[in-house]
Amino acid sequence: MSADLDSTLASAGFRPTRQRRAVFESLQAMRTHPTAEEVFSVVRRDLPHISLATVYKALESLAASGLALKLGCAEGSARYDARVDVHYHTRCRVCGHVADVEADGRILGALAGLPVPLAAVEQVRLEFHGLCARCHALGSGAGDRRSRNH
Amino acid sequence: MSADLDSTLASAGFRPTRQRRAVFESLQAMRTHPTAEEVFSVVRRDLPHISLATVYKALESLAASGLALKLGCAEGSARYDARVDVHYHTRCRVCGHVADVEADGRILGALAGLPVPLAAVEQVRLEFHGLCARCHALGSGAGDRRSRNH
DNA sequence: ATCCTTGCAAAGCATTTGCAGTCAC
DNA sequence: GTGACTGCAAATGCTTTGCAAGGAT
Repeated sequence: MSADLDSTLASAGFRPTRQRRAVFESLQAMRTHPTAEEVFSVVRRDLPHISLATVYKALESLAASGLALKLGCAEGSARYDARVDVHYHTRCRVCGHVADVEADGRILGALAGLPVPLAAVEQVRLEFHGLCARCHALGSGAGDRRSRNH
Repeated sequence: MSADLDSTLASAGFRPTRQRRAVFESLQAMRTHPTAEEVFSVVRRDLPHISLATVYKALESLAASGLALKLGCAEGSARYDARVDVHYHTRCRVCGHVADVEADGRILGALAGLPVPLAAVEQVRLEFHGLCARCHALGSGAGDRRSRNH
């Protein structure tokens, strides 16, 4: 796997440094759509001297080269995703938790048929916002305010 | 319209102050999905003494009450939209321009049928990322880098 | 009179940048 | 050896906050 990882990085035009490898590897291992800070704290376990700026740079280049997805910011910081196949996301308004939604034929068909005012569509981003099961259960019933946990 | 505007603001639980009215009015008049800064500079023509913080607060409360949409940030700052009926957006990777996409039956049907891991869906956000016609024409052919102009 | 809002300035974050030293090729 | 990459610290840019003064009910 490490060898593959290096060649993946290399063919994307990067020098496979320890830092980039660790960032990429950690991101792939995390299914939580982590923020840069979260990736940082995981990578740090292997490379205690890595700097947050390096993590930002690495994530940015991974996203730019298509090896990762940068999920636009909301509630503060951007989140990253190493799953680059077609899929969508849910986002809980209260806790910020992001989960995956699988694409299906109907959606793909409907999206493909929609006339959009762009000369070239490079990515379709579909997000469902609302309350995750946990926050829905906790916030009994109606109006609830934001928290920052989980 | 002003009377309507005031009662709309009032029924959303706000005191209809000159500032809020101006922000709401300006946002409704703009079809450009402006940033807070852009709203600020327009509102300023009527209320030269309004502060940027007030504009932020007004936009935030409009978004919270459902009178406006806050389009998550990308390329820097958040953008706001006074159109709150169901519709979607395109975003140009190069110039950042945002345009509207109308919803149609197929999309609505496909979205409604998708099983999402949320207890309550409050909003569906669909964004097409790519190149607008202008940037596609300018950036002749392939790779192009970001700029910040319109 | 009371409580919401404003405006200002200062603070807070997430993210980026400049640069000298380091590493991969 | 050369150019890319790292780490640090400082800078940047958007947004929020604290607070005294002003305005709406």
